[in-house]
Amino acid sequence: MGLSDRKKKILQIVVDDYIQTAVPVSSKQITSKYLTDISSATVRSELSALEELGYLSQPHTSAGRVPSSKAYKLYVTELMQKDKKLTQSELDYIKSVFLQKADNIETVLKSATKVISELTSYTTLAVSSHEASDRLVNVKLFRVKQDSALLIILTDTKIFKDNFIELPADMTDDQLEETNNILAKFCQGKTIEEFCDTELELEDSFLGFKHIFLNVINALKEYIEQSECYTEGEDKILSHPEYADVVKIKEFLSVVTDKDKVFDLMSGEDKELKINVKVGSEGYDNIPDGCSLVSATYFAGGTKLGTYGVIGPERMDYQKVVAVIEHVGQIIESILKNR
Amino acid sequence: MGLSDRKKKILQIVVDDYIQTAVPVSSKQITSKYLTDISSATVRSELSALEELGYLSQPHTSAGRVPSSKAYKLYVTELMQKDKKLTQSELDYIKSVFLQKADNIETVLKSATKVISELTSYTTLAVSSHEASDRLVNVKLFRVKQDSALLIILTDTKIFKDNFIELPADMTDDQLEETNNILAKFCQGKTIEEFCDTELELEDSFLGFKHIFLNVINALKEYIEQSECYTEGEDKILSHPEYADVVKIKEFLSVVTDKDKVFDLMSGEDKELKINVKVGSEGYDNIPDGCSLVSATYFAGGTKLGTYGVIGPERMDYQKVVAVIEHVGQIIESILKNR
DNA sequence: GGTTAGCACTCAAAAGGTTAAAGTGCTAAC
DNA sequence: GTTAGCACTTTAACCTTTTGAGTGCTAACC
Repeated sequence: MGLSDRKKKILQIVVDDYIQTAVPVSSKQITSKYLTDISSATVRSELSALEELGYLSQPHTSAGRVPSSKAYKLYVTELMQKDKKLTQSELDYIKSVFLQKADNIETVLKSATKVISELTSYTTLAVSSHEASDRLVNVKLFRVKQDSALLIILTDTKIFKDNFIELPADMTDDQLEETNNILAKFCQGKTIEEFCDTELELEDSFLGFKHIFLNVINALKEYIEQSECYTEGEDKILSHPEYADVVKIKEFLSVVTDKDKVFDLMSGEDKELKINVKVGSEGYDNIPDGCSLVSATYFAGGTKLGTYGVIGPERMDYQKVVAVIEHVGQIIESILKNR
Repeated sequence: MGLSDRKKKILQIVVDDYIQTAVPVSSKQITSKYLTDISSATVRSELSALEELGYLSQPHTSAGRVPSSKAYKLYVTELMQKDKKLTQSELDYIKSVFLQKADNIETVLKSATKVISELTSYTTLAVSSHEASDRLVNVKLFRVKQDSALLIILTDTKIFKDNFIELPADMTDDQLEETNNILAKFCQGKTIEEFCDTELELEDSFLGFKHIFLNVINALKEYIEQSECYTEGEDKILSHPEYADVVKIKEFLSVVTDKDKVFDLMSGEDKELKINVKVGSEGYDNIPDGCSLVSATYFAGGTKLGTYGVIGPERMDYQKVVAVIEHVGQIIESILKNR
């Protein structure tokens, strides 16, 4: 069911114009601004056909046409210009932010969220995932009080997490060091999953400390389940005319300000570095009604770092959003490679 | 300029009623619901006098009275019933949350923010402060790669922070251990401020590592400046009728979703455990127009843990908010004391 | 057969007008 | 000092009219 070239062109014009203006697009608009060589009556019959096919709709009989979800989907995959370039000042801005702040993965995630939100003018979400397949670099206990230690988990992407573990009150520093040596040997080159599955064999003299190792494993399991969640620009949605209604704002904010819901939203199946676009809420029950989500998962050296997403009205500047997310992804990857 | 008892009573009724209903209070309302023994005409003249004194105003001539900021201020300090008790289920809820999650200070802060927001139905903000007067328990470097180490800072309130420090490539493990011993000795019982001011005397053989110590001090100074910021229930504001207007919502959200602004808001001068109420935006230029902020700073063993605040419309249920904040503060303190 | 001018038709948004209800302030009497 | 009574004010709700934008259809045109 291929659309004729002219239909595609007209559909693209309608979507482009509507994304920019938020005003239903009329046949006259199209002929005066874009297609000056054909008459509005011709366009009108094409629009009517596109409506028949489900790509457009009218808010009311005497209004212009508005794209449907189906139109946005086609727009994203086929119609829109995909190699949109960011301006030099935007590129410079991105670079400057990441040069400054790249100390640890959390900072990078936070900065990325902020940068994306700033440049796109949409709410930006991110979750940092801790995967069972993350490779461990070291696991170490660090005594705090006589009977408790801080657990440090280091993975190859330098993400790490902290947790308190109880120690037997009579454990000596030497014994703790020995424990750390055993932990270091155990985790050598293993993924978290592999570490947790390892049957640990302790010397008899160490059996009394077995529960420490079990606690470490528990902490690792907990670590996998946890994920940090970052949000920026929750207020950005208000600049868009479709959110003039308090009820809609409420619906949007109740999702975006709830970390659990954000996590649900972002924990898609996307295993590729490719950009994922979900238009409209149909089929995706987590996305607020009438919203779209553009997301990407960033990797460094095979390890999943986290997922980013821009969420906004269906009438979203997909070109810009895709360009920004793509570029930030490249920058992050190059930063993490060089360290 | 003492108000007569009757004026106070009437003012209290107006504020109470308006907080509950958000509808301008009329003289008839007052006489039929609260003061059945006097006539509405009498109340009317009192209301008129209260308006003259700046405690009340009218949205328009044929409307009831609405409290002014001045009225809310008086209400908070004098008029409102202060020993409002939480219900048993509310108390149980608070207890259950904190029993479950008290692993580290960040978790406690997050839970507290959530609990307060949930129980009050207002947006809740919190910042965890790192004070120069925090007492150090230990400072330790933990090698990650040959040339970089993770810095762990432990203070007596168990808050801690992490940061990477560069090591000379040829530094041995023994030298690192020695460095840690020196750090441990140096920080013994000192506050962060004292630690940073200490003139460190190194043995000749260790002078080559002096920059490590300087970096640690820098990290500590950075640590003091940093502060985490938690927000919950940004969407709660939308339930209140005064926020039916998108412009007002925008103003509110632009403050509440901006971590820098939240920090400004919360970094008041409050050194006491007392509850601080800022009514209306006049004089406090960070608070969004027409908002009030009820905040408290929590301490544990003399160390400032962080500041909490509930922000919402001037027409806020101060009784409830104060009661919740007070109670959560007590719970946190008792938790942190028993560990 | 596609394209176009012309025109009747539809609908929403804006503007204007009317009414009803709520609440006050004032006055005169108690 | 308190109260009943009444005139006055103002908003909110409702209805009506007008205006303008945009379409769909038809008949003519190439």
